[in-house]
Amino acid sequence: MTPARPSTTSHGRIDKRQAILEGAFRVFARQGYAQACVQEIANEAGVAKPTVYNHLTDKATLFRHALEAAARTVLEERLAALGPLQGSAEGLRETLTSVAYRLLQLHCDDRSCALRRLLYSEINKFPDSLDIVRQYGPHRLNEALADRLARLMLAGRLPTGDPARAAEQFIALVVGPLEARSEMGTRPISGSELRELAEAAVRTFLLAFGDQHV
Amino acid sequence: MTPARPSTTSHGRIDKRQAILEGAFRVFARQGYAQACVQEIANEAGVAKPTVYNHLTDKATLFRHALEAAARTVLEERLAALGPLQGSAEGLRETLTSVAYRLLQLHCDDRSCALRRLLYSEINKFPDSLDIVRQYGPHRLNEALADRLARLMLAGRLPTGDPARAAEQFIALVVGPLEARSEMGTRPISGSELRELAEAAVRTFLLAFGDQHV
DNA sequence: ACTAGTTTGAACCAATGAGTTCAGATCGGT
DNA sequence: ACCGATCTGAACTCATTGGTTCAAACTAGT
Repeated sequence: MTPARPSTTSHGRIDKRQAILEGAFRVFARQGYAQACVQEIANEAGVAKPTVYNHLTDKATLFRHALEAAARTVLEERLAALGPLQGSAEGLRETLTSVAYRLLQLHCDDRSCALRRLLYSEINKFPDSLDIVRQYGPHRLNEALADRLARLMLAGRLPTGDPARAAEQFIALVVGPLEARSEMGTRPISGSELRELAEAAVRTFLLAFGDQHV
Repeated sequence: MTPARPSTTSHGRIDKRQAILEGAFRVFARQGYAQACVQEIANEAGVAKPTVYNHLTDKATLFRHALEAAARTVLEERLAALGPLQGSAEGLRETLTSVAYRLLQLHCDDRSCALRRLLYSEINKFPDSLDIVRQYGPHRLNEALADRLARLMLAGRLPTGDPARAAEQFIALVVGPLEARSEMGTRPISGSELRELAEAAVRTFLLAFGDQHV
């Protein structure tokens, strides 16, 4: 589980770089880019200020790398959430519902909310954050889900159709209502409410894309 | 069309206050709260710095008021977009599609994107922006649309069901896919792509909520 | 033309924070 | 125990910026 770019030399205690990136993300998440001061990031990471500048030259590059690391793990979690669609022996509705529920959980997660906020807010000041979005953004989740749906269609468990479109609308049905209800991610949503949202999303998805109508 | 709170006295050229709020919103939209400096806002509004402080005491209250004004007009536009659902004599599918298309257009609008970004980014630093979200947020659009759908159900043009849920999922189907495709509002979406998104959204909405299945 | 309120420009103050410097502490490997 | 590299803490520089002050200019109504 080595980090993408190891510490400048092979030794130097437990990799400070990782601690810095994580602390930076937490502080940026709380304060936003401009409001976050490097000293506070250093404190949060349990490190001195020059050490921060030693590992990451700029505040800007610090931001970029912290963002990228967070985006990667968030995407990985979301992709993992699609797992049950792999070898789904049980009922399709149940599998879809559990996947939807897991996606909703992840969408509510602090890390995920903070990342979304940061990307939204600083995308103007950091045009190259767009690369992060393109590499680890929702687009990737769409594709992965489309793959799964295509397999289901081929296996005859779902009527044939455009899997990309189905994936796109499935995700929209799942997270769209949450976005509106959670008031910018500030209102905590109970587990039972999430469950109910997931079931509702799967219900209309299957009404439109499933073969059990009539 | 008098502003919510008129200038401190009845005279004083054309209301500077309005110009300040609009300029402030433009600058905040470009730079974010912390990065925006009051001098630049003053320049953008064609006004001297002390005048800004004369009308709006703080940078913070300046921000709040600029945000609230923008949120109000954005919500009004969106509510107006539901107009065609009022006395829809023509085909339901066509009406829904045109409404969806209009909503997508508005969602792509610069003002709308900037407002979303600002709310997302500064909601932590300005907890009372939540009042703005609650008063002028997506929740209001949901309610208005639920009203229209309820009328359509009563008129027998749509099968009876939960209008709130239908409204929630309709909006999710419309704007959700856009959100993913537009890469945080940075990629411009062509009119034909919007049209196609609107038609797809209405198609699955009617498959799930309409009475023409079978 | 006079007056009262508003706007302007510019200078000013104080605070904040990015980024650097440096001498001394600390640690890993030998 | 020693060495070379890293980490630390504190102080420092310098630019930015929020907010204020003030005298001069302007504007409207009488």
